[in-house]
Amino acid sequence: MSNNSIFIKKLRSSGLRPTKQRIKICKLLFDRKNTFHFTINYLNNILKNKYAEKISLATVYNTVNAFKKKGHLKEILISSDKSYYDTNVSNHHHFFDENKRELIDLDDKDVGKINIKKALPGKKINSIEVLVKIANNN
Amino acid sequence: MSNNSIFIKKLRSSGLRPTKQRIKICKLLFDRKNTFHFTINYLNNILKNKYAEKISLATVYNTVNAFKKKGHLKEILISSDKSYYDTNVSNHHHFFDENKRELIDLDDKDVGKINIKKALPGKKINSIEVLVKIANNN
DNA sequence: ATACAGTTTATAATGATTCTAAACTAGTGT
DNA sequence: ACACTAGTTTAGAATCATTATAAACTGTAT
Ligand SMILES: [Mn+2]
Ligand SMILES: [Mn+2]
Ligand SMILES: [Zn+2]
Ligand SMILES: [Zn+2]
Repeated sequence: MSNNSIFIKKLRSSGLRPTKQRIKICKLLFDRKNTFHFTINYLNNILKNKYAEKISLATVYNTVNAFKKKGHLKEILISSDKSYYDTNVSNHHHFFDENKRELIDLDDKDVGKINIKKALPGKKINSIEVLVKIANNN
Repeated sequence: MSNNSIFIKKLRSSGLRPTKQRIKICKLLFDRKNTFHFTINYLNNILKNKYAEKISLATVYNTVNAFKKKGHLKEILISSDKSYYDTNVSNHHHFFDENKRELIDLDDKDVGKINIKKALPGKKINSIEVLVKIANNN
């Protein structure tokens, strides 16, 4: 595919060699219009179904951790027993649907400006994230 | 101690037998003015230092899980590798100090009103929580 | 006191994640 | 083209927070 070159550039500019495993994972994660939220296990299953040549689970972990470190993925904390990752690395907020157990992005405009009125001496704010838990009406 | 009777009532009214292990843990967790944020390991260490008779680690886990289920403790999702618990079970917000790796409560007044402008059909909002990550200046 | 469900405990099992170390590969230079 | 090296992949082992097991113990009702 011609669009591989985009991912090769992305990898190179992050100081990561464009291996065939990483390019496949890039296509799966980043070749889409909307935010993708996933767990390692979910990603690994998609890779297994999509490609004949298997990618080692260790490589999936290595790659996700490398992408996180390079700022291409973000870890989202919603469950204590499994890590969730997000292809949207911007500062943004989430709905968490407690019935479907799935994340939905919220724009800054969906939440409005958040004004933290308390400050601690010698400390600066690194990020502000809102988690809105939703569930079925009935 | 005379104030044990408060915790015995608290336990009984939750359908939990007031064992000596649970009463000790109650005193440690709930006999204080301010919110207490902790991990299992931290709680376990305090118990070890405070009391001669040891409480099994399994009992610490069992008790914290029981208190969480009964609504006396709340789990706070901060880190994917360890669970944090909070004696403040109300809907409230947090600073997370990334240097000290410690939680600090934020009042509603410290954060201001949060107005979620997006709604999903058939879904209601259960909770809104803000996590503000802070770190040392410079 | 007896009985029984609930609880504690030491220990084993689980499972997500990380580590290890050997085989493999991309990039560089010759 | 060939060789060299640092980076990468891989299967499997190790780690570690947490949960399960099952036997001993305890709170409480009768
Ligand atoms: Mn991680
Ligand atoms: Mn838990
Ligand atoms: Zn997102
Ligand atoms: Zn709190």
